[in-house]
Amino acid sequence: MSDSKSYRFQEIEAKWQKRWVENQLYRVDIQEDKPKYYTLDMFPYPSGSGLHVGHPLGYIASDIVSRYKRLNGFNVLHPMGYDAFGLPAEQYAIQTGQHPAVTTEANIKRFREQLDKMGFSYDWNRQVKTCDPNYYQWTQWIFSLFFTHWYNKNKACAEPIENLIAFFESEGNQNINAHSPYSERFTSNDWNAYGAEKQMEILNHYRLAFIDETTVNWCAELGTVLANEEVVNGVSERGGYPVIRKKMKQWSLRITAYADRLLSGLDTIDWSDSIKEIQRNWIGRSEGAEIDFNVSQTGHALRVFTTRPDTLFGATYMVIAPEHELLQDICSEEQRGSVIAYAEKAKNRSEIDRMADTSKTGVFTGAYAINPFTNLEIPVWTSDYVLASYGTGAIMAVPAHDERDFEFAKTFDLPITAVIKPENEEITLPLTEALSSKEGVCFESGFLNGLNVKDAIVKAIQEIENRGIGTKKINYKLREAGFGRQRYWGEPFPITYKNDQPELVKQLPVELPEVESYKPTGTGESPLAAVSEWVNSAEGMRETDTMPGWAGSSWYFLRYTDPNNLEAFASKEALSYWKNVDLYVGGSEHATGHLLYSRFWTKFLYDLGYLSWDEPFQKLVNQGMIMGEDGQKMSKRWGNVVNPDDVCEQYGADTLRLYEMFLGPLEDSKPWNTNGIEGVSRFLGKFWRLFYNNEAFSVTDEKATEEELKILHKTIKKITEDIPKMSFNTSVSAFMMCVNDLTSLKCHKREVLEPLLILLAPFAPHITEELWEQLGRTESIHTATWPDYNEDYIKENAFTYPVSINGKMRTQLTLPVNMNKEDVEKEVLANEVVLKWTEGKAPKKVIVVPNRIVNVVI
RNA sequence: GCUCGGGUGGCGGAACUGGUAGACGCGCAGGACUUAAAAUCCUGUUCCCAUUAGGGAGUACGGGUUCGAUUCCCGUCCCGAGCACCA
Repeated sequence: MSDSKSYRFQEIEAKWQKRWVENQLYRVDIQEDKPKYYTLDMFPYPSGSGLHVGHPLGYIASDIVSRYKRLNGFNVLHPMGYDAFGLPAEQYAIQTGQHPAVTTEANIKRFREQLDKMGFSYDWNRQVKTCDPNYYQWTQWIFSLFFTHWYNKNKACAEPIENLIAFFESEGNQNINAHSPYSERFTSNDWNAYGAEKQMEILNHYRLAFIDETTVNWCAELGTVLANEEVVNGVSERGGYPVIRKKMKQWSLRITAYADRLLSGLDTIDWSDSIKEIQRNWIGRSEGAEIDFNVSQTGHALRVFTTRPDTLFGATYMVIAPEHELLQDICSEEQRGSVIAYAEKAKNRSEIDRMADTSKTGVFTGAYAINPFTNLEIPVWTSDYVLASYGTGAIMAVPAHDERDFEFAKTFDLPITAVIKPENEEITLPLTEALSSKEGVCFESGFLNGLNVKDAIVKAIQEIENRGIGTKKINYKLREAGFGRQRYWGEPFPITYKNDQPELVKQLPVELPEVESYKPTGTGESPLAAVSEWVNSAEGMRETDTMPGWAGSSWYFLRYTDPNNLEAFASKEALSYWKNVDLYVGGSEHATGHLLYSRFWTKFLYDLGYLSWDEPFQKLVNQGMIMGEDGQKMSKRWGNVVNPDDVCEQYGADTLRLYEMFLGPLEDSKPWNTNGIEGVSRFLGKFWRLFYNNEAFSVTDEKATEEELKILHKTIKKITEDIPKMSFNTSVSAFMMCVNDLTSLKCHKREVLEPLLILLAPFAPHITEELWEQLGRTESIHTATWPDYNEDYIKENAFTYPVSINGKMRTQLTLPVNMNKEDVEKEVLANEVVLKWTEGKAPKKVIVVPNRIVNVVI
């Protein structure tokens, strides 16, 4: 807008966007003689509504870093693509009958047009689309690897299933330390005597991709199961539909094998504390013990998990989950009726209900177990406050030292025995609340008496192990990752079934067939099940589930290194040159989904020797949200969406880029303010006028003054320090100050302006390229060399001291920088303002911090 | 409830390792140029008192350490994010 006579941003931006494509300026290839840098944006899901100004925030930031790194001699990989499989396109297909591939392609086209207008330095030759068979055949291939590997805990590494089979043939499973829920023991003779079917069934419990009858989050409205992180507060993340728990045959990935490494790896990567914390909580590691309690007169033992074996003397009852497999076996005849009724009720209780209502319900099973430390009989109850899916599905209840147990004991009038008290303090009985603190000492606890909690835990576990009634145990909240969706628009599994046993399809890709209807069947089968000629293929009967949305995004960063490779997911050369992502920019909402799964897949591929690193994203930055002008989230619903196309049209891409960066720190959420953009727009106009006086190019070859060089070099220093910190808002102010100063000095000198152009080039690539050309440069500014700053130009020879009286600034005094403390003090005390305050009296104290401050205490 | 962030003018936000609080921009007020407008430029702008000079208060609130605290420590309140019967 500003000075449109001369700075015609629309012309300039279109001209350079076209020329950069023609010259393939952003194309990158392996250059062994140059250091690499890999900058990545979270690739978008191409939705029907296009981009709003919030989306490019992170893209602009990573583009600035990419350009900065290039100017500093790095070979920068900075790709973009599309996470193109997923529910919205399919929901749209159901409504309109249009093929998801068609609408997805149209959306991609629109996204691309929007992205192109903002002047990003993506190498579009490397674009990936997860719904492209050339891409998803490798997603299927990686799945095949999961299927054909197991996890060797001794080596903390995935290994081929053939190794495991060989082991079973020679030794059975007695000495194998695999990550597997399979608890039965067999010898080599047993194994060799098993039929092929039985063998396959056993192997299924060891494979890292396995099929199993599991409890899933079933969303009837969406007609599919959902992963744990796709369910929020008991309803589906997409659409907010109710989700119930249902048993279903289901593909899963054995992510729990990697729980420990996913946890410890967090210490080696540069991510925000909040994201690391979210992942730590999600993995949920807790140390404790598993202990067996014998159930009187049944011959059964109940195994519990506890983190507080030190409180075992206070375990006055037990609770097992309503879904616990021994429930029916241990319950007494008198209680059977009410136990079954309760279990049935609990089963049908929805997740929302369960979460909304935390009051305690339950039923006595009629069974008694023996507390192994007190040898007392304690009642066994069943209640839904004990989760079947965590630990062993059974607990020893210590009401005195656990809030939930306390509440339950109060509700059903069960005994409460305190065994831990705060050190050097007495407690009053009966307790009015649970003492759940991990501080304190044991009492009434036999051999544990007098020990503090920490030592008592160690000693209790020792005793438990000595008596052979349990072991030390580490438990995780992390569940296996459900990997099947009963939907159309996803990767088909490379799986067929023979006698109900899954087999791999060798010929990839297994392509998605055409279907009549995209509607979920509602029976729990995907729309693919209706395509009988596809299901009953020559290769066998196909799996009709498809993979979840996160399958393709779990490894896309690897494909960018070599996107068109037909022989491999990426070549060894490409992977060993580009390695992992140096800087990953994206939203924090993927903390427990994409970011965790990508780490998991990377570690797995590392185990198999395909990668030489085991963390995909070395540094992660989460950009904040840009809100609407009304402070609400930007969405169609509120009618507050600002479209980047419109901003580019009105102010230009360079202004948009600068303004988004100027808005505030990258990580913060902040509202869009249309007025604010004028300031940045004016700045670029002012910048332009350093080069142009109306239509006349007015740059001179005059020698720069000391003052001008000082301004320039201060700016070089500031920008060079800010970009690696990603402090772009302060960079933009530094540019503004620099341009204001140069304007006041009427400086139009090439010696100053040329380096300044390079500094601004990562932020505003078009205007700088245009002016660079006007300066007579024939090579692109984006291939120039970043300027160094010279301390000599920045050095001051005088410093203006703020002079404080009792810590409050009263006057200023300019003195030479090399003046010693004593002389500074003398000068200050002779100052008339200071004399006024001291009233002739000697000050109590004078603090002189050279070239900082003077404080006079009176 | 627990964990992690955060609270600075009318607004977005700056402030190195404890050293001039409010940079830069928006907005607002006044002015210059112009027949007029746009564009551009200049001046002022934390609040209160004062014509000025100047003074007082001030970084959510209350205390503390220090010559000096937005910054460090303790307590309280509020906002945001995450977790939420995980034994």
